Amino acid sequence: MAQEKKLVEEITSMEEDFAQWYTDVVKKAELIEYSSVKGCMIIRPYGYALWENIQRQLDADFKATGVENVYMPLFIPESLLQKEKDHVEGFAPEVAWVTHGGEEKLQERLCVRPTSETLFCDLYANIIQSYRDLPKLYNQWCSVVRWEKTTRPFLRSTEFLWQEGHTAHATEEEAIERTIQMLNVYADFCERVLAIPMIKGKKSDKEKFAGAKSTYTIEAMMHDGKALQSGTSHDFGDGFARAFDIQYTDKNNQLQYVHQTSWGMSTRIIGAIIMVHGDNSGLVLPPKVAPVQAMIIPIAQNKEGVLDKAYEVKEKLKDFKVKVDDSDKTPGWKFSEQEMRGIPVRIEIGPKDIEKNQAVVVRRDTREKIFVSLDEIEEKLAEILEKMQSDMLERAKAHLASHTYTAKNMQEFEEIISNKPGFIKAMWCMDEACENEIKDRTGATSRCMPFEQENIDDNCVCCGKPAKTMVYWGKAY
RNA sequence: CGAGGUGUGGCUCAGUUUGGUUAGAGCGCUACGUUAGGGACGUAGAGGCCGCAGGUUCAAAUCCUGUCACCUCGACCA
Repeated sequence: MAQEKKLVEEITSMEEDFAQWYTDVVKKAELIEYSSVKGCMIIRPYGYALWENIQRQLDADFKATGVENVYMPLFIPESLLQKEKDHVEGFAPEVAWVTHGGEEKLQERLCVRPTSETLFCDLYANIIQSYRDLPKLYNQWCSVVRWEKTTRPFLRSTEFLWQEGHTAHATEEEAIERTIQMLNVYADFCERVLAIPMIKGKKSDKEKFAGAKSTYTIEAMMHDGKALQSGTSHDFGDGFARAFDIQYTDKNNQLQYVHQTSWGMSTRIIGAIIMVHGDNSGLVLPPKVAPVQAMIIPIAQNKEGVLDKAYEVKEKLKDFKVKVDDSDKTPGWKFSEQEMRGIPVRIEIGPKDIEKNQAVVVRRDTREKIFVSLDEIEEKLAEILEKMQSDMLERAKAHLASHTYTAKNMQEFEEIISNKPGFIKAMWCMDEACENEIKDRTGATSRCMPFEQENIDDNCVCCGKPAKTMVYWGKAY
Protein backbone atom coordinates (compact mmCIF):
# COMPACT_ATOMS: atom_id res chain seq x y z
CA MET A 1 0.00 0.00 0.00
CA ALA A 2 1.40 3.37 -0.99
CA GLN A 3 2.39 5.61 1.87
CA GLU A 4 1.32 9.23 1.82
CA LYS A 5 4.49 10.57 3.31
CA LYS A 6 7.86 9.20 4.01
CA LEU A 7 8.35 8.98 7.72
CA VAL A 8 11.73 7.42 7.80
CA GLU A 9 14.39 9.55 6.20
CA GLU A 10 17.17 6.99 6.41
CA ILE A 11 15.52 4.62 3.98
CA THR A 12 15.90 5.43 0.31
CA SER A 13 12.53 5.21 -1.40
CA MET A 14 12.05 2.19 -3.63
CA GLU A 15 10.89 4.29 -6.56
CA GLU A 16 14.16 6.20 -6.44
CA ASP A 17 16.55 3.25 -6.17
CA PHE A 18 15.20 -0.21 -5.44
CA ALA A 19 18.58 -1.79 -4.79
CA GLN A 20 19.54 0.90 -2.31
CA TRP A 21 16.11 0.64 -0.68
CA TYR A 22 16.69 -3.07 -0.17
CA THR A 23 20.09 -2.54 1.40
CA ASP A 24 18.74 0.22 3.65
CA VAL A 25 15.87 -1.95 4.87
CA VAL A 26 18.11 -4.90 5.58
CA LYS A 27 20.42 -2.72 7.64
CA LYS A 28 17.83 -0.52 9.37
CA ALA A 29 15.67 -3.48 10.38
CA GLU A 30 18.85 -4.93 11.90
CA LEU A 31 18.55 -8.18 10.02
CA ILE A 32 22.22 -8.34 9.12
CA GLU A 33 25.55 -6.66 9.49
CA TYR A 34 28.35 -6.88 6.97
CA SER A 35 31.26 -8.93 8.25
CA SER A 36 34.96 -8.61 7.61
CA VAL A 37 34.80 -11.70 5.42
CA LYS A 38 34.10 -10.75 1.83
CA GLY A 39 30.64 -11.74 0.71
CA CYS A 40 29.65 -13.18 4.08
CA MET A 41 27.02 -11.56 6.24
CA ILE A 42 26.37 -11.61 9.95
CA ILE A 43 22.76 -12.51 10.62
CA ARG A 44 21.74 -10.48 13.65
CA PRO A 45 19.30 -11.65 16.33
CA TYR A 46 16.23 -10.23 14.62
CA GLY A 47 17.19 -11.67 11.25
CA TYR A 48 18.07 -14.99 12.79
CA ALA A 49 14.77 -15.10 14.72
CA LEU A 50 13.04 -14.69 11.38
CA TRP A 51 15.03 -17.57 9.95
CA GLU A 52 14.25 -19.70 13.00
CA ASN A 53 10.53 -19.12 12.47
CA ILE A 54 10.82 -20.13 8.84
CA GLN A 55 12.92 -23.12 9.79
CA ARG A 56 10.63 -24.34 12.55
CA GLN A 57 7.50 -24.26 10.44
CA LEU A 58 9.07 -25.67 7.31
CA ASP A 59 10.77 -28.40 9.30
CA ALA A 60 7.39 -29.43 10.71
CA ASP A 61 5.99 -29.56 7.16
CA PHE A 62 8.85 -31.82 6.06
CA LYS A 63 8.43 -34.14 9.00
CA ALA A 64 4.73 -34.41 8.31
CA THR A 65 5.71 -36.09 5.03
CA GLY A 66 8.03 -38.57 6.73
CA VAL A 67 11.32 -36.73 6.36
CA GLU A 68 14.10 -37.23 8.94
CA ASN A 69 16.93 -34.82 9.70
CA VAL A 70 20.61 -35.72 9.53
CA TYR A 71 23.89 -33.85 9.51
CA MET A 72 26.58 -34.38 6.91
CA PRO A 73 30.23 -33.26 6.87
CA LEU A 74 31.19 -29.75 5.81
CA PHE A 75 33.92 -31.11 3.51
CA ILE A 76 33.80 -33.16 0.36
CA PRO A 77 36.90 -35.00 -0.93
CA GLU A 78 37.71 -33.96 -4.48
CA SER A 79 37.39 -37.51 -5.78
CA LEU A 80 33.83 -37.74 -4.49
CA LEU A 81 32.81 -34.44 -6.05
CA GLN A 82 34.22 -35.64 -9.39
CA LYS A 83 31.95 -38.66 -9.66
CA GLU A 84 29.00 -37.13 -11.45
CA LYS A 85 30.19 -35.28 -14.53
CA ASP A 86 27.49 -32.62 -15.01
CA HIS A 87 27.38 -31.95 -11.31
CA VAL A 88 31.08 -31.23 -10.97
CA GLU A 89 31.11 -29.08 -14.09
CA GLY A 90 28.24 -27.06 -12.69
CA PHE A 91 29.81 -26.42 -9.32
CA ALA A 92 33.59 -26.52 -9.86
CA PRO A 93 33.88 -22.81 -10.76
CA GLU A 94 32.46 -21.76 -7.43
CA VAL A 95 33.79 -24.10 -4.79
CA ALA A 96 36.23 -23.18 -2.03
CA TRP A 97 39.08 -25.62 -1.51
CA VAL A 98 40.86 -26.68 1.65
CA THR A 99 44.42 -27.60 0.75
CA HIS A 100 46.18 -27.69 4.10
CA GLY A 101 45.59 -29.17 7.52
CA GLY A 102 47.69 -27.10 9.88
CA GLU A 103 51.01 -26.72 8.10
CA GLU A 104 50.73 -29.96 6.16
CA LYS A 105 49.52 -30.16 2.62
CA LEU A 106 46.62 -32.57 2.23
CA GLN A 107 46.97 -35.70 0.08
CA GLU A 108 43.62 -34.87 -1.46
CA ARG A 109 41.99 -31.47 -1.58
CA LEU A 110 38.69 -31.05 0.25
CA CYS A 111 36.02 -28.75 -1.01
CA VAL A 112 33.72 -26.86 1.30
CA ARG A 113 30.29 -28.19 0.35
CA PRO A 114 28.45 -26.05 -2.20
CA THR A 115 25.64 -28.63 -1.86
CA SER A 116 25.75 -32.18 -0.52
CA GLU A 117 24.44 -34.49 -3.24
CA THR A 118 27.73 -36.31 -3.43
CA LEU A 119 27.91 -36.93 0.31
CA PHE A 120 24.36 -38.21 0.46
CA CYS A 121 25.01 -40.46 -2.52
CA ASP A 122 28.12 -41.82 -0.86
CA LEU A 123 26.07 -42.56 2.26
CA TYR A 124 23.19 -44.12 0.33
CA ALA A 125 25.56 -46.39 -1.57
CA ASN A 126 26.64 -47.77 1.80
CA ILE A 127 23.35 -48.10 3.62
CA ILE A 128 20.92 -49.17 0.91
CA GLN A 129 20.92 -52.88 0.07
CA SER A 130 17.34 -54.02 -0.22
CA TYR A 131 14.02 -52.60 -1.34
CA ARG A 132 13.20 -52.84 2.36
CA ASP A 133 15.69 -49.98 2.98
CA LEU A 134 13.68 -47.64 0.75
CA PRO A 135 12.66 -44.94 0.60
CA LYS A 136 15.25 -42.84 2.38
CA LEU A 137 13.86 -39.41 3.17
CA TYR A 138 16.69 -37.32 4.64
CA ASN A 139 17.10 -33.62 5.10
CA GLN A 140 19.75 -31.42 6.63
CA TRP A 141 19.79 -27.84 7.85
CA CYS A 142 23.23 -26.40 7.28
CA SER A 143 25.23 -23.75 5.54
CA VAL A 144 26.94 -24.08 2.18
CA VAL A 145 29.62 -22.07 0.43
CA ARG A 146 29.65 -20.87 -3.15
CA TRP A 147 32.37 -18.53 -4.26
CA GLU A 148 30.17 -15.98 -6.01
CA LYS A 149 31.59 -13.01 -7.87
CA THR A 150 29.11 -10.50 -6.58
CA THR A 151 27.09 -10.81 -3.42
CA ARG A 152 24.06 -9.23 -1.78
CA PRO A 153 22.57 -9.78 1.66
CA PHE A 154 20.26 -12.82 1.67
CA LEU A 155 19.95 -12.87 -2.13
CA ARG A 156 23.43 -14.11 -2.82
CA SER A 157 26.14 -14.49 -0.24
CA THR A 158 29.30 -16.59 -0.25
CA GLU A 159 28.06 -18.66 2.66
CA PHE A 160 24.34 -19.10 3.16
CA LEU A 161 21.99 -21.09 5.35
CA TRP A 162 19.54 -23.52 3.84
CA GLN A 163 18.07 -26.94 4.07
CA GLU A 164 18.72 -29.64 1.53
CA GLY A 165 16.52 -32.67 1.33
CA HIS A 166 17.84 -35.80 -0.36
CA THR A 167 15.70 -38.82 -1.00
CA ALA A 168 16.20 -42.23 -2.56
CA HIS A 169 13.33 -44.28 -3.96
CA ALA A 170 12.74 -47.67 -5.51
CA THR A 171 10.90 -46.38 -8.55
CA GLU A 172 10.98 -43.46 -10.91
CA GLU A 173 7.29 -42.75 -10.28
CA GLU A 174 7.83 -42.47 -6.56
CA ALA A 175 10.78 -40.11 -7.05
CA ILE A 176 8.82 -37.86 -9.37
CA GLU A 177 5.94 -37.85 -6.94
CA ARG A 178 8.25 -36.81 -4.12
CA THR A 179 9.79 -34.06 -6.26
CA ILE A 180 6.38 -32.52 -6.90
CA GLN A 181 5.23 -33.12 -3.34
CA MET A 182 8.12 -31.11 -1.92
CA LEU A 183 7.62 -28.33 -4.45
CA ASN A 184 4.06 -28.12 -3.18
CA VAL A 185 5.24 -28.07 0.42
CA TYR A 186 7.36 -25.03 -0.43
CA ALA A 187 4.64 -23.27 -2.38
CA ASP A 188 2.02 -23.88 0.31
CA PHE A 189 4.37 -22.72 3.02
CA CYS A 190 5.16 -19.52 1.11
CA GLU A 191 1.49 -18.74 0.56
CA ARG A 192 0.19 -19.72 3.96
CA VAL A 193 2.98 -18.43 6.18
CA LEU A 194 4.93 -15.87 4.13
CA ALA A 195 1.93 -14.53 2.18
CA ILE A 196 3.87 -14.84 -1.07
CA PRO A 197 2.12 -16.32 -4.11
CA MET A 198 4.32 -18.59 -6.19
CA ILE A 199 4.41 -19.66 -9.80
CA LYS A 200 5.08 -23.39 -9.81
CA GLY A 201 6.66 -24.98 -12.81
CA LYS A 202 9.49 -26.79 -14.49
CA LYS A 203 12.85 -25.29 -15.44
CA SER A 204 14.13 -25.43 -19.00
CA ASP A 205 17.10 -27.72 -19.63
CA LYS A 206 19.36 -24.69 -19.73
CA GLU A 207 18.25 -23.52 -16.30
CA LYS A 208 18.06 -26.86 -14.55
CA PHE A 209 20.33 -28.03 -11.74
CA ALA A 210 23.70 -29.56 -12.61
CA GLY A 211 23.14 -33.30 -12.67
CA ALA A 212 19.33 -33.24 -12.53
CA LYS A 213 16.95 -34.89 -14.93
CA SER A 214 14.31 -32.27 -14.21
CA THR A 215 14.28 -29.21 -11.98
CA TYR A 216 11.07 -27.73 -10.63
CA THR A 217 10.91 -24.28 -9.16
CA ILE A 218 8.73 -21.80 -7.36
CA GLU A 219 9.16 -18.27 -8.70
CA ALA A 220 8.03 -15.16 -6.87
CA MET A 221 7.66 -11.64 -8.19
CA MET A 222 9.37 -8.90 -6.26
CA HIS A 223 7.93 -5.41 -5.90
CA ASP A 224 10.13 -4.16 -8.73
CA GLY A 225 8.76 -6.84 -11.07
CA LYS A 226 11.87 -9.02 -11.02
CA ALA A 227 11.71 -12.74 -10.38
CA LEU A 228 13.26 -14.54 -7.45
CA GLN A 229 13.74 -18.28 -7.62
CA SER A 230 12.57 -19.13 -4.14
CA GLY A 231 12.87 -22.87 -3.87
CA THR A 232 13.76 -25.79 -6.10
CA SER A 233 13.01 -29.46 -6.24
CA HIS A 234 14.98 -31.80 -8.46
CA ASP A 235 14.26 -35.17 -9.96
CA PHE A 236 17.61 -36.90 -10.45
CA GLY A 237 16.32 -40.01 -12.13
CA ASP A 238 18.97 -42.67 -11.66
CA GLY A 239 21.87 -40.51 -12.89
CA PHE A 240 23.55 -40.09 -9.52
CA ALA A 241 22.73 -43.68 -8.61
CA ARG A 242 24.66 -44.91 -11.63
CA ALA A 243 27.59 -42.56 -10.95
CA PHE A 244 27.76 -43.59 -7.29
CA ASP A 245 26.60 -47.14 -7.74
CA ILE A 246 23.60 -46.97 -5.45
CA GLN A 247 21.81 -50.26 -6.05
CA TYR A 248 19.28 -52.33 -4.16
CA THR A 249 17.89 -55.80 -4.54
CA ASP A 250 14.23 -55.79 -5.47
CA LYS A 251 11.55 -58.35 -4.54
CA ASN A 252 12.57 -60.50 -7.48
CA ASN A 253 16.19 -60.56 -6.35
CA GLN A 254 17.20 -58.25 -9.21
CA LEU A 255 19.73 -55.42 -8.72
CA GLN A 256 18.15 -52.02 -9.42
CA TYR A 257 19.39 -48.47 -9.31
CA VAL A 258 17.58 -46.12 -6.93
CA HIS A 259 15.85 -42.95 -8.12
CA GLN A 260 16.67 -39.79 -6.24
CA THR A 261 15.43 -36.31 -5.54
CA SER A 262 16.78 -33.25 -3.82
CA TRP A 263 15.12 -30.02 -2.81
CA GLY A 264 16.19 -26.84 -1.09
CA MET A 265 15.13 -23.52 0.28
CA SER A 266 17.57 -20.97 1.63
CA THR A 267 17.83 -17.73 3.57
CA ARG A 268 17.27 -16.15 0.19
CA ILE A 269 13.56 -16.47 0.97
CA ILE A 270 14.07 -13.69 3.53
CA GLY A 271 15.03 -11.48 0.59
CA ALA A 272 11.68 -12.37 -0.96
CA ILE A 273 9.78 -11.41 2.19
CA ILE A 274 11.54 -8.06 2.17
CA MET A 275 11.03 -7.34 -1.51
CA VAL A 276 7.46 -8.56 -1.75
CA HIS A 277 5.98 -6.93 1.35
CA GLY A 278 8.32 -4.08 2.30
CA ASP A 279 7.48 -0.43 1.78
CA ASN A 280 9.23 2.91 2.05
CA SER A 281 9.13 2.84 5.83
CA GLY A 282 10.91 -0.49 5.96
CA LEU A 283 10.09 -4.11 6.44
CA VAL A 284 6.54 -5.48 6.65
CA LEU A 285 6.42 -8.97 8.11
CA PRO A 286 3.52 -11.38 7.72
CA PRO A 287 2.17 -12.07 11.24
CA LYS A 288 2.75 -15.81 10.94
CA VAL A 289 6.50 -15.45 10.57
CA ALA A 290 7.18 -12.26 12.56
CA PRO A 291 9.49 -12.71 15.56
CA VAL A 292 7.48 -10.01 17.33
CA GLN A 293 3.82 -9.76 16.35
CA ALA A 294 2.86 -6.72 18.38
CA MET A 295 4.88 -3.96 20.00
CA ILE A 296 3.21 -2.19 22.88
CA ILE A 297 4.26 1.45 22.92
CA PRO A 298 3.40 3.32 26.10
CA ILE A 299 2.64 7.02 25.66
CA ALA A 300 3.83 9.37 28.40
CA GLN A 301 5.27 6.33 30.07
CA ASN A 302 6.60 8.18 33.10
CA LYS A 303 3.05 9.12 34.07
CA GLU A 304 1.60 7.10 36.93
CA GLY A 305 0.14 3.77 35.85
CA VAL A 306 1.00 3.85 32.15
CA LEU A 307 3.82 1.34 32.20
CA ASP A 308 1.93 -0.92 34.59
CA LYS A 309 -1.00 -0.96 32.19
CA ALA A 310 1.34 -1.76 29.30
CA TYR A 311 2.78 -4.76 31.13
CA GLU A 312 -0.73 -5.81 32.12
CA VAL A 313 -1.81 -5.84 28.48
CA LYS A 314 1.31 -7.78 27.53
CA GLU A 315 0.41 -10.38 30.13
CA LYS A 316 -3.10 -10.55 28.74
CA LEU A 317 -1.70 -11.20 25.27
CA LYS A 318 0.67 -13.95 26.27
CA ASP A 319 -0.61 -16.22 23.50
CA PHE A 320 0.97 -13.83 21.00
CA LYS A 321 4.55 -12.70 20.54
CA VAL A 322 4.30 -9.32 22.22
CA LYS A 323 6.90 -6.92 23.54
CA VAL A 324 6.71 -3.64 25.41
CA ASP A 325 9.03 -0.89 24.22
CA ASP A 326 9.78 0.71 27.56
CA SER A 327 13.03 2.32 26.44
CA ASP A 328 13.34 6.03 27.14
CA LYS A 329 13.01 7.03 23.48
CA THR A 330 10.13 9.22 22.39
CA PRO A 331 6.96 7.56 21.07
CA GLY A 332 7.69 8.87 17.58
CA TRP A 333 11.02 7.13 17.64
CA LYS A 334 9.43 3.89 18.75
CA PHE A 335 6.82 4.09 15.99
CA SER A 336 9.51 4.42 13.36
CA GLU A 337 11.53 1.64 14.89
CA GLN A 338 8.53 -0.69 14.92
CA GLU A 339 7.82 0.16 11.30
CA MET A 340 11.37 -0.30 10.06
CA ARG A 341 11.40 -3.74 11.68
CA GLY A 342 8.08 -4.62 10.13
CA ILE A 343 6.39 -5.63 13.38
CA PRO A 344 2.82 -6.38 12.21
CA VAL A 345 0.98 -4.21 14.71
CA ARG A 346 1.75 -1.75 17.43
CA ILE A 347 -0.44 -1.15 20.41
CA GLU A 348 -0.42 2.40 21.74
CA ILE A 349 -1.44 2.85 25.35
CA GLY A 350 -1.49 6.32 26.90
CA PRO A 351 -3.28 8.16 29.69
CA LYS A 352 -6.26 8.94 27.44
CA ASP A 353 -6.64 5.29 26.52
CA ILE A 354 -6.40 4.12 30.07
CA GLU A 355 -9.23 6.50 30.97
CA LYS A 356 -11.38 4.89 28.29
CA ASN A 357 -10.16 1.35 29.01
CA GLN A 358 -8.92 1.04 25.43
CA ALA A 359 -5.80 0.76 23.31
CA VAL A 360 -4.98 1.95 19.81
CA VAL A 361 -3.96 -0.90 17.55
CA VAL A 362 -2.21 0.21 14.36
CA ARG A 363 -1.61 -2.14 11.46
CA ARG A 364 1.85 -1.94 9.92
CA ASP A 365 0.73 -2.61 6.36
CA THR A 366 -2.15 -0.13 6.10
CA ARG A 367 -1.46 2.11 9.12
CA GLU A 368 -5.13 1.67 9.94
CA LYS A 369 -5.85 2.77 13.52
CA ILE A 370 -8.24 0.52 15.40
CA PHE A 371 -9.56 1.46 18.83
CA VAL A 372 -9.97 -1.67 20.88
CA SER A 373 -11.47 -2.10 24.33
CA LEU A 374 -8.98 -3.71 26.68
CA ASP A 375 -11.64 -6.24 27.61
CA GLU A 376 -11.64 -7.77 24.17
CA ILE A 377 -8.08 -7.09 23.05
CA GLU A 378 -7.13 -10.77 22.79
CA GLU A 379 -9.88 -11.63 20.32
CA LYS A 380 -9.41 -8.39 18.40
CA LEU A 381 -5.67 -8.85 18.05
CA ALA A 382 -6.15 -12.37 16.74
CA GLU A 383 -8.64 -11.03 14.20
CA ILE A 384 -6.44 -8.16 13.12
CA LEU A 385 -3.38 -10.36 12.65
CA GLU A 386 -5.36 -12.88 10.68
CA LYS A 387 -6.86 -10.19 8.47
CA MET A 388 -3.47 -8.64 7.90
CA GLN A 389 -1.98 -11.99 6.94
CA SER A 390 -4.68 -12.60 4.33
CA ASP A 391 -4.66 -9.02 3.06
CA MET A 392 -0.93 -9.25 2.49
CA LEU A 393 -1.35 -12.38 0.41
CA GLU A 394 -4.15 -10.79 -1.59
CA ARG A 395 -2.08 -7.69 -2.29
CA ALA A 396 0.87 -9.77 -3.40
CA LYS A 397 -1.41 -11.83 -5.66
CA ALA A 398 -2.86 -8.67 -7.16
CA HIS A 399 0.63 -7.32 -7.80
CA LEU A 400 1.67 -10.53 -9.49
CA ALA A 401 -1.44 -10.56 -11.66
CA SER A 402 -1.23 -6.91 -12.64
CA HIS A 403 2.44 -7.23 -13.61
CA THR A 404 2.09 -10.31 -15.75
CA TYR A 405 1.76 -9.77 -19.49
CA THR A 406 1.51 -11.84 -22.62
CA ALA A 407 3.49 -11.54 -25.85
CA LYS A 408 2.97 -13.24 -29.19
CA ASN A 409 6.06 -12.02 -30.98
CA MET A 410 9.42 -10.48 -30.23
CA GLN A 411 8.25 -6.98 -30.99
CA GLU A 412 5.61 -7.22 -28.28
CA PHE A 413 8.06 -8.98 -25.99
CA GLU A 414 10.71 -6.28 -26.30
CA GLU A 415 8.10 -3.57 -25.96
CA ILE A 416 6.90 -4.96 -22.66
CA ILE A 417 10.29 -5.84 -21.24
CA SER A 418 11.67 -2.36 -21.77
CA ASN A 419 8.60 -0.50 -20.48
CA LYS A 420 6.85 -2.65 -17.90
CA PRO A 421 8.57 -4.50 -15.09
CA GLY A 422 7.09 -7.94 -14.54
CA PHE A 423 6.64 -11.37 -16.05
CA ILE A 424 5.79 -12.19 -19.64
CA LYS A 425 3.83 -15.28 -20.56
CA ALA A 426 4.84 -16.41 -24.04
CA MET A 427 4.99 -19.58 -26.08
CA TRP A 428 8.20 -21.46 -26.78
CA CYS A 429 9.30 -24.14 -29.24
CA MET A 430 11.68 -25.58 -26.61
CA ASP A 431 14.73 -24.91 -28.75
CA GLU A 432 17.55 -23.57 -26.59
CA ALA A 433 18.57 -21.22 -29.40
CA CYS A 434 15.37 -19.23 -28.90
CA GLU A 435 15.87 -19.16 -25.14
CA ASN A 436 19.37 -17.77 -25.68
CA GLU A 437 18.25 -15.24 -28.22
CA ILE A 438 15.55 -13.90 -25.92
CA LYS A 439 18.09 -13.57 -23.15
CA ASP A 440 20.59 -11.79 -25.39
CA ARG A 441 18.04 -9.40 -26.81
CA THR A 442 16.02 -8.61 -23.69
CA GLY A 443 17.91 -9.73 -20.60
CA ALA A 444 14.94 -11.89 -19.63
CA THR A 445 15.43 -15.56 -18.82
CA SER A 446 12.94 -18.37 -18.84
CA ARG A 447 11.70 -18.60 -15.28
CA CYS A 448 9.67 -21.76 -15.69
CA MET A 449 7.18 -23.74 -17.72
CA PRO A 450 4.24 -23.44 -15.33
CA PHE A 451 2.04 -26.36 -14.35
CA GLU A 452 -0.91 -24.14 -15.21
CA GLN A 453 -0.50 -23.87 -18.95
CA GLU A 454 -2.35 -21.48 -21.27
CA ASN A 455 -2.35 -21.27 -25.01
CA ILE A 456 -1.26 -17.71 -25.73
CA ASP A 457 -0.52 -18.53 -29.35
CA ASP A 458 0.28 -21.50 -31.55
CA ASN A 459 3.78 -20.40 -32.38
CA CYS A 460 7.05 -19.72 -30.58
CA VAL A 461 7.37 -16.09 -29.58
CA CYS A 462 10.92 -16.02 -30.91
CA CYS A 463 11.27 -18.15 -34.05
CA GLY A 464 7.60 -18.50 -35.04
CA LYS A 465 7.79 -22.27 -35.35
CA PRO A 466 5.08 -24.37 -33.69
CA ALA A 467 5.17 -23.91 -29.93
CA LYS A 468 5.34 -26.73 -27.41
CA THR A 469 4.86 -24.95 -24.12
CA MET A 470 4.06 -21.69 -22.40
CA VAL A 471 6.86 -20.09 -20.41
CA TYR A 472 7.05 -17.36 -17.81
CA TRP A 473 9.88 -15.04 -18.79
CA GLY A 474 11.36 -12.32 -16.68
CA LYS A 475 14.41 -10.57 -15.37
CA ALA A 476 15.67 -12.35 -12.30
CA TYR A 477 17.74 -11.78 -9.20
C1' C B 1 36.69 -11.81 -14.83
C1' G B 2 35.85 -6.77 -17.73
C1' A B 3 34.45 -1.26 -16.82
C1' G B 4 33.83 2.60 -13.34
C1' G B 5 34.00 4.50 -8.21
C1' U B 6 35.21 4.98 -2.91
C1' G B 7 38.44 4.39 1.60
C1' U B 8 38.94 10.52 7.06
C1' G B 9 35.52 9.14 15.00
C1' G B 10 30.03 4.09 15.39
C1' C B 11 27.26 6.23 10.64
C1' U B 12 26.94 9.99 6.47
C1' C B 13 30.34 13.13 4.65
C1' A B 14 33.56 18.06 4.12
C1' G B 15 38.76 19.01 3.75
C1' U B 16 42.94 16.54 -1.15
C1' U B 17 42.74 20.54 -7.05
C1' U B 18 47.16 24.71 -4.89
C1' G B 19 51.28 20.22 1.15
C1' G B 20 51.74 24.64 6.21
C1' U B 21 49.46 25.98 13.62
C1' U B 22 46.01 21.60 17.61
C1' A B 23 41.75 17.55 11.19
C1' G B 24 36.00 19.58 10.94
C1' A B 25 30.39 19.13 10.65
C1' G B 26 25.68 16.59 11.22
C1' C B 27 23.72 12.26 13.22
C1' G B 28 24.70 8.55 16.87
C1' C B 29 27.00 7.46 21.85
C1' U B 30 27.69 8.68 27.67
C1' A B 31 25.85 11.55 32.20
C1' C B 32 22.21 14.75 34.37
C1' G B 33 17.74 17.49 33.91
C1' U B 34 13.29 18.96 31.35
C1' U B 35 10.04 16.32 27.91
C1' A B 36 6.51 12.64 25.63
C1' G B 37 -0.22 10.54 20.81
C1' G B 38 4.85 10.34 14.33
C1' G B 39 12.30 10.14 14.77
C1' A B 40 12.03 16.20 21.50
C1' C B 41 15.34 19.88 23.96
C1' G B 42 19.24 21.91 27.17
C1' U B 43 24.00 21.46 29.56
C1' A B 44 28.45 18.77 30.00
C1' G B 45 31.48 14.94 27.85
C1' A B 46 33.91 10.64 25.29
C1' G B 47 35.55 9.24 20.62
C1' G B 48 40.17 10.04 14.72
C1' C B 49 48.11 8.77 14.68
C1' C B 50 42.87 10.34 7.75
C1' G B 51 42.61 1.71 4.68
C1' C B 52 47.80 -0.31 4.87
C1' A B 53 53.24 -0.10 3.44
C1' G B 54 57.05 2.53 1.40
C1' G B 55 58.88 7.20 -0.81
C1' U B 56 59.49 12.79 -1.81
C1' U B 57 59.80 17.13 1.62
C1' C B 58 61.88 21.46 6.80
C1' A B 59 56.61 19.79 6.75
C1' A B 60 51.88 14.80 3.96
C1' A B 61 44.77 13.32 5.04
C1' U B 62 46.68 16.31 0.75
C1' C B 63 52.09 14.73 -3.92
C1' C B 64 54.45 9.77 -5.90
C1' U B 65 54.79 4.19 -5.96
C1' G B 66 52.85 -0.23 -4.36
C1' U B 67 49.13 -2.93 -1.91
C1' C B 68 44.46 -4.31 0.41
C1' A B 69 39.33 -3.77 1.09
C1' C B 70 34.55 -2.36 -0.19
C1' C B 71 30.55 -0.39 -3.55
C1' U B 72 27.99 0.13 -8.47
C1' C B 73 27.25 -1.82 -13.47
C1' G B 74 27.98 -6.02 -16.82
C1' A B 75 29.13 -11.94 -17.70
C1' C B 76 27.99 -16.69 -13.90
C1' C B 77 24.62 -18.62 -9.70
C1' A B 78 19.88 -20.44 -4.42
